Amino acid sequence: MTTIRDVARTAGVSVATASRALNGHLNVTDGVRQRVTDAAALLNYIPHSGARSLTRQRSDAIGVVLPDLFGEYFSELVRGIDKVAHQAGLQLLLSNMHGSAQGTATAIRAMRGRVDGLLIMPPDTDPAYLVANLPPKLPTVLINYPAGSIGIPSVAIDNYSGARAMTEALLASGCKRIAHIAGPRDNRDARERLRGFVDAMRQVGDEHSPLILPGDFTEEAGAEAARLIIAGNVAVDAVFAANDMMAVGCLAVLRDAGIDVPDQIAVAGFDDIPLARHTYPALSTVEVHIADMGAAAMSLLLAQLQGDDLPAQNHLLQPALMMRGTTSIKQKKMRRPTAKNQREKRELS
Amino acid sequence: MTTIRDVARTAGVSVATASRALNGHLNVTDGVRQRVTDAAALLNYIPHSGARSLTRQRSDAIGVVLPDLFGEYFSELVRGIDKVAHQAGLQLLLSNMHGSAQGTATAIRAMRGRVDGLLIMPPDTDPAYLVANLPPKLPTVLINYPAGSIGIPSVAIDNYSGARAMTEALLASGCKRIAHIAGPRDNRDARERLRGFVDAMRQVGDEHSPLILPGDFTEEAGAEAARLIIAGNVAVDAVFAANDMMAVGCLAVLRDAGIDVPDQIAVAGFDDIPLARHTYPALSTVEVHIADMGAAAMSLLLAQLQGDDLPAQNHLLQPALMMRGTTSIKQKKMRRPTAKNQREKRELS
DNA sequence: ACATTTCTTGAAACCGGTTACATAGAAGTG
DNA sequence: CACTTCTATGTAACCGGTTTCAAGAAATGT
Repeated sequence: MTTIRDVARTAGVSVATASRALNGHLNVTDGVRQRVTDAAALLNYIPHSGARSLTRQRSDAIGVVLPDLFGEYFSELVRGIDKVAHQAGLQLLLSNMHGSAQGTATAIRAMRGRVDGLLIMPPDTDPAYLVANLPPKLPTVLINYPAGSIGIPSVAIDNYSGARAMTEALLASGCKRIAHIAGPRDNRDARERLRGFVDAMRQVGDEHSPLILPGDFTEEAGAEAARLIIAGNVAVDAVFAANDMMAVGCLAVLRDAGIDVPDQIAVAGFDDIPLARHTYPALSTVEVHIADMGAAAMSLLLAQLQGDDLPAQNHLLQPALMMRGTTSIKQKKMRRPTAKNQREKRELS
Repeated sequence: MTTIRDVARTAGVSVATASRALNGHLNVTDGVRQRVTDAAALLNYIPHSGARSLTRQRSDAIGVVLPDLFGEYFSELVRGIDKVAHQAGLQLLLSNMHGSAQGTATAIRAMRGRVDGLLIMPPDTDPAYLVANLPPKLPTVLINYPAGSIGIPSVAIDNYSGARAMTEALLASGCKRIAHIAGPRDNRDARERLRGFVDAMRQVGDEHSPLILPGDFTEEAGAEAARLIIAGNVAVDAVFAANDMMAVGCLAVLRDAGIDVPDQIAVAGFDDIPLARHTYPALSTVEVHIADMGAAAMSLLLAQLQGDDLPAQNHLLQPALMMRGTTSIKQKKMRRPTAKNQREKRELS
């Protein structure tokens, strides 16, 4: 592999001059610069980024640490991150922590010296452990973590508001007995969505305690919940699943059982996965802009890198309701462009 | 940021000893090792990977250069790559070339010194340009590129065989006039699929030239093709789309027009995206294991890294037919476990 | 007891770049 | 023409690790 010394020797100059010529410094004669660039091209010289990042105290790369690389959520998130990172000329270093807190620590350690900043979507564990393993001086933004407490800026979807808004929309469309298919108990998003649902139900002061069915975000869990409802002959006129996959599973079973959706039972999900538009009827859901969240996190990190010592804010992105065929049609498509939401969106662009 | 010299000083030893103690060399006293690890823990020492990769001539990371980061294809691919990479203790460095050949070059250059090997999914351009920009000594595997010619190992889906098999299955189920919705002309996969379709049609010696409709892999293109068929009143008893999204778009329009699928017109796609199981009727398609392809590519790269100087083979992964509701039910699910296919799969594990 | 081998440790070189400082020659000034 | 200022280039130090080599200490053999 050719080094800058090879280039310098071939061009008949010192390494210092070669370095300056290649990096476009002004204090180098045109003739010399030409010789150096020619030599570099001839030898197919590519600078060694590791060595480079050692002297300049930066690597022009940022690390992204995710709990998993599965499915569309991840894909969208990375897409949003990449869009902003690419504009800023930054490379992306991806790492999978494979769920465990232990994995998070090793993944983060592996980033030291490779990246200028960190984007972390931590698993649902002890914040103290996370902070302990964070490189002290490395700019960091947390994704989807309620981290106001631990003094690190973060970006998250407002799951609570989204779930609450959907529940209120179902109530407004005339539903009385709404069942919620919950997500995994150890999942932050799921807990927040549940909380939003419960609070909305409390609001209307239903004498019944809100009906909550267990789930784990899988299609099968949604199907199982639907079977429970049918078999138990539970009086329910709407099902609000904590994510779209469960809603899809639920919808299929209800339909197969001959239950009319939305007239007998309305169905709603959360996430607005691409599939949601293609079920029959099309699934009403809460639209979350994952890519926007990634972009927002990256923008926040960029600001930190540029030295803005911004406070450890927690940016909450507002989701929007997408009312489609599985809920009755009082309103076709209802958005909630609150002033705050609008401002948020503008900041991203 | 604390360095190994800080650790050495705190532990009262030289940097050499500190390095040895931390890297688990045997020739260091237990007492000294303890002092060093204690000091490292106390100072929250994390080694600088850049400096590390400079002396050891490796970085324990591999670069993945992709044409885009959009959607599920990418996500699945990275998942497969990560699975194998993680087992081997390797980091993943992702880069988006943003479609252009120019972008490919810069992305690849940025990898120099950061990675021990390269996984590239090149855009559909001149192979010579690609080779010219490849670091000479860096182990590389190409993904989805017919690169037997340019002396670099590669892994690809056998789009030709898959398309041919599906077309033959449609013919076998009694369809006579099959229309193909083609993908973008500048897309390799699309061209191969078209070729498979055409060859299969030639085989049966139809007097008509095979009916080919233009498309661009989008849902709307599929819908447009369906409208064309309906409006033109074309005598067609099957539509084979070059990917699932077009098949989905086509299916929706046909169904809305009151055409019975599969009895009047059968529909088939390619890819087996998750959505395919959820359309109504469920979409028959060609199942490609993207994740497996990523894993295979990574395995091939690992072999290269371990010094096996394997020949520049082109591994072809065989897809399988998934016959569902949108084709008539002569056979429910037909696999083609050829001897070659079986061997291929075993090699991956 | 002394010679020889083995083991632990430290000093210094090195990986491949960048940059502070020194220097020599060119250009500018009175 | 002698003096200063400026500019292009080279020398060497440095970034933060790893590793070779040498040396001293400890263990072993005779």
